[in-house]
Amino acid sequence: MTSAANAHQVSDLDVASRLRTAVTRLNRRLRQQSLGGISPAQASTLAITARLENPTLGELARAEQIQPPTMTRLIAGMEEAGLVERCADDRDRRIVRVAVTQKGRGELKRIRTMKNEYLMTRLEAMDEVDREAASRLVTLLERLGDER
Amino acid sequence: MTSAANAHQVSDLDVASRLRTAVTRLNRRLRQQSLGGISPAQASTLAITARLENPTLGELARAEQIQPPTMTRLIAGMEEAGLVERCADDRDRRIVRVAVTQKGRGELKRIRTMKNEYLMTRLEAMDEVDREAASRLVTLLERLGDER
DNA sequence: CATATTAGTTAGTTTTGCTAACTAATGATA
DNA sequence: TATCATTAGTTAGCAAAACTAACTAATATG
Repeated sequence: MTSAANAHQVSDLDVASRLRTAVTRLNRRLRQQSLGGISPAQASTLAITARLENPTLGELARAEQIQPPTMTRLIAGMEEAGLVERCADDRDRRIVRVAVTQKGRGELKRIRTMKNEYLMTRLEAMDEVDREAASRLVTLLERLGDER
Repeated sequence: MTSAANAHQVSDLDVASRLRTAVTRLNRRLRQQSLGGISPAQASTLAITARLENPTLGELARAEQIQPPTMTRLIAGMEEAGLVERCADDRDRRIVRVAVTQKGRGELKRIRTMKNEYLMTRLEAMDEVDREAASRLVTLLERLGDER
């Protein structure tokens, strides 16, 4: 391999490694954002619950990529906090459906800005080119994380 | 506010929101990768310790963006596992320097592939995304997490 | 009808983060 | 130089968020 080719070559391992590190650190940052009584996992689950409209517990677990027991406990805490309600399914009595309460909807609205504050600030500070790139970055990350 | 400026703000919020969600999920995915006895935080700390060469505990905490007490405990566990050693600093006796042991170096080599397997596979499958473009996007992600 | 599968829960553990409060060492200054 | 402030790291205690293993209850299948 010529040195020119070598210099230009970006190895997958290299990109993967940096990507992993960057995701880990940014995730730490984002989790530190205080949401006034609502934990990061709760906030995330609340949002996906609202978007899916009466999802089952299993659907929520799959969507959030966590195991069912973890979702059970998460929902238990959220129900206790009055953010969501468990409802029985008519057809299949094994199934637990989750609905966002009025209070949950209010909280959802309240925290939306807070959750995204850190990233918003940084995006706003960027020029047009970087924002464009950020949009492509999101698409890439979504594909990498959502696949199977 | 002009409608153009308004459109921008909406778009930033949208990108921010999707980015946050994508990072959270991808992070969960990456943490699930089994590393045979070494936890994700340990793996990450081991790598940065090797790269910085005899960093102080505080330097490690800053690099990993966690608080000093968390790093103290992490290093304690890693020392117990024989991956690193604490050494005193000659000049300043408050300072604890951390060195990777022979075993730590071996483990580092062993897990490098495993850590990045998930992302590697997916990046390789995306042949329409060229490596340099991906690399630039990762740089942007690094900026989003490391700034300030 | 018996058995297998599926949905969710319970229980217990681990990892990883935090803050508050502490010790020990160093630096600055009156 | 004695005192006070700052810095580095630790200890203790807490909480969130994830896991697996083992369970119950309901449904589907052969």
